[in-house]
Amino acid sequence: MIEIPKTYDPKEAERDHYARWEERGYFAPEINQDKNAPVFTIVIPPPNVTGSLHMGHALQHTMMDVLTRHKRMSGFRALWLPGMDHAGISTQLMVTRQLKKEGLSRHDLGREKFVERVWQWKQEYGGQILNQIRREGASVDWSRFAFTMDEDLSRAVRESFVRLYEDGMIYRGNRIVNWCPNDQTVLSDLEVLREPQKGKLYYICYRFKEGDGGITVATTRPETMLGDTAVAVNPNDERYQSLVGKTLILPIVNREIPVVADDFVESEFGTGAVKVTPAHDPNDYEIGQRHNLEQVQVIDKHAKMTEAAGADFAGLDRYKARELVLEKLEELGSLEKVVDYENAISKCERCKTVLEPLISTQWFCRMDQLRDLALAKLRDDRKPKFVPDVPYEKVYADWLENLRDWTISRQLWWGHQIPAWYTKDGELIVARSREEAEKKAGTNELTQHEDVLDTWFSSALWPFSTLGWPDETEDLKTFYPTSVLITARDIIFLWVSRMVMTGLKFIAKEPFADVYVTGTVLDKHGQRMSKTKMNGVDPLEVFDKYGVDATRLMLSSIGSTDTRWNEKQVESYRNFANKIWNAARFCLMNAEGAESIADPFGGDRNDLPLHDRWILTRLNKTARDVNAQLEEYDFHAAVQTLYHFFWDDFCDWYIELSKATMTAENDSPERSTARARMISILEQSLRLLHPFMPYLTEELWQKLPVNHSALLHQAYEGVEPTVMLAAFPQADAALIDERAESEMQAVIDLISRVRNIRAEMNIKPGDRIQLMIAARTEMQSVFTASADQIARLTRAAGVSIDGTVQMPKAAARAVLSGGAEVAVPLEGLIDFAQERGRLSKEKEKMQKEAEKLAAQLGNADFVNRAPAEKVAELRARVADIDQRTAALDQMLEALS
RNA sequence: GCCCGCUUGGCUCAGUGGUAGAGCACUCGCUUCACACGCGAGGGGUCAGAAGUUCGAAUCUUCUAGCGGGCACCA
Repeated sequence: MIEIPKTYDPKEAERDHYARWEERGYFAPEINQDKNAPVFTIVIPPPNVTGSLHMGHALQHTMMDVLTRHKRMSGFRALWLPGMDHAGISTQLMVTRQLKKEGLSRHDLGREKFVERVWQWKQEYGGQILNQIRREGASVDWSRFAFTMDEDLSRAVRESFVRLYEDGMIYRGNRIVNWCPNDQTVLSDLEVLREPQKGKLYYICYRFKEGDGGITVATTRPETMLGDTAVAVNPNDERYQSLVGKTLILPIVNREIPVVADDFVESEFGTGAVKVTPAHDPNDYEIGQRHNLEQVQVIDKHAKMTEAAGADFAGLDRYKARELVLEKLEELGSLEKVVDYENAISKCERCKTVLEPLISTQWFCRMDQLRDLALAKLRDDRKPKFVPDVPYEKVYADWLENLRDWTISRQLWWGHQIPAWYTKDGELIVARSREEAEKKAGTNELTQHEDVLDTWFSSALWPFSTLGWPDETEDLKTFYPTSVLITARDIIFLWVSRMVMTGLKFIAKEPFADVYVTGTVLDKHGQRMSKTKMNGVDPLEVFDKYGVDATRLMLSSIGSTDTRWNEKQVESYRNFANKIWNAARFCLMNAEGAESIADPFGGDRNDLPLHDRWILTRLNKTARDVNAQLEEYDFHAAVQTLYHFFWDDFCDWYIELSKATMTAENDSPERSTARARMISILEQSLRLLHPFMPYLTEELWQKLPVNHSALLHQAYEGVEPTVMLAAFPQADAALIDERAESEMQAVIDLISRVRNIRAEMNIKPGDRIQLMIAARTEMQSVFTASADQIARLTRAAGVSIDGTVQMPKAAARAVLSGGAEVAVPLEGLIDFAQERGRLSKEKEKMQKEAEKLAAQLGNADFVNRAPAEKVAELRARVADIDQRTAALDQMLEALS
């Protein structure tokens, strides 16, 4: 007898399996020996080299792993490709901070040394998340691990840059961009965080150069007035029409600025007149372009005032300058009023610094043609297919429609340096390498452009750069396009859409067939988890407390809807894990003799006892459903199906029904067979559960006394056995027996009704009862065959079954569906009034139901228009209820 | 401002044009030889509100309210 601990200890199971799986190469698609096997590919959304595991990762990784393990067990050549991105800004920030502690700036080191230092940092501190991914049980192929700064992927970046440049889709331009004064780099529109902020709206009067009066403008940023070069009004605004073309004197600065008319201005807002600062506001920049206005830069890259702002202001921080401007305006009597005002300000997504719009020269990627490729793919092939399609397909399409050019350069040192070189004469040469540039330029006196590319530029190539592109590798041919991308919704624009565009551009095939968008794990108040709010739940702590498998089940059940974090739910899955453990424990304690049975369910299936035919039916329906549910990414349903099958069908009923035979004291062929059957069902259940609960299932599967090798999927023949390469159960239609299911249901109902009587009549658990069952002929044989099991599960000393038995008066009785009746004689124990009450209550329920049905069937419209089979179904129900009511009436009469 | 999603028992969530489901919580009874992270038996919801389509609506349509999210150039 094999004895295992009473309680499942996840830590024990999580200790060794992963390392063994990894060492033996189980995660690599090469383990599959079937050359014709279908292929399944997922690339991981590369986590950030500076990051550590959060709940969103755990959620996505769980789903990716479930799909990958399911496909792998189903014989697919399955590849889940891991990796990491270099996170230009965040990483540079980390290392800069580290240097600061040493009293150094990156400029002290110089670019080369600084980049070396970053690699060193990465070596030491980067990629913590990789071990956390191992902890999750993620079956990623580490041999294909990719990092965006690796030479292969860097080459892909250069290649794509050059091709886009040569196709005229990358250009340099001087325009107003989002500048982060803290990170000292430009950002793309998508990296800008818009946050509402309580501020003030300042009303400032600009006086006319000639004559009295002036125009009052309203602004939230008075310090920018130092760079004003016009005041704009709406051309249709009657209040100002006559003033267009007049000249104003800018207070403090005393610059002469014109009044211009521009459609952008909303007459209703503020005073209907807008101060125009072309160098420090995107809208004003546009107005400036239209009216040919001067651009006066009064704020620099460090968000400090420039010389152009005037001697009093030069060098001041922008907020200090604001105070001083207001002070001076007050003195001049130009500040008319100040009102509280809430507006949205732009912040840096990474460091939360308020951005400064600045005019600068940057590299841009034109999006029109790329966008059209993606839109055409969506329109013609409906690719990628979003799951759920509502609302993501629309959001994706809308965004593409309104796409603006992408700022791809960054003023950083950590990242892919733009493959562009300047000659001494200032000529710009774009090439794949310095050598190629030198050849093109005819000189080796070249200086490489300083900027690097946006990290997302390399991420956009991820599904194919990781497979070897631009080379036509075997991997690329085999695994591209990938099968599905699993991601959170907040990077659909930033990442998903860009991968689609580059995939279509460079390979002419969409990078993934489907995009599954996960829900978001919220905190218990329904708020997004975030570092700043400190409301995040650490998945590693949850793993420690409840086990990885339980956490994975909980996360799987979230699916694609947002869900509040609910620790109780993880606890219930922890309990489920323990239930599985104990079912196995019971099997192992009663395993002796089982190994002698080669084919536990062999022979004519019709000869099997009812409960065996029933569990085979349930098992095969479960396999059928789970396969279908995973096929359509319905993780929640799959978890529910498995939970219900294992706990309710297998544990609560099958094991209990088999117990008598299985735990018989003496060895016998029957006992061995019953044991082997139970073990077989358990074994198949473990395979079904494995994608969700890799550790527990492996731990138990290895312990079962079965022929492990024979259970492997044929694609993995000869491999050291592991449940992760065992065949995922497929439904066998021949084993689905609807009749067995309904007959078993009748037995279950009978047992439940008797237990209900026991509870309601307060019969002590130890007291034995007698059962008298009356049923029509077909059911008599079913109950007779199950009589021992019925007796055991109702704690009955004896069961008698007949057509119409003479029921004793002193008995608690119940009517079953199908017209069967059961009586529990309770001589001397029964309270007739109580029993009458119980039966009356039952009858009332029946009557309510009968009335509802009668009303429906009495409706001619229903009978004529509803499908005939629906009408028949209702009539059958009425017949059943009538029969049961009549029986209840008889019982009540007998009691009176 | 525009667009989208959500609103189902105390809590967290499934669900579907045709008898309202689960887990947790709750009540009662159980140290029944796998499991008290358990076993058995229960109670509890007019499916946010209103109108419409339909023989029939929690499910489809429209409107309203509350909550959440995305997008947008309002100084």
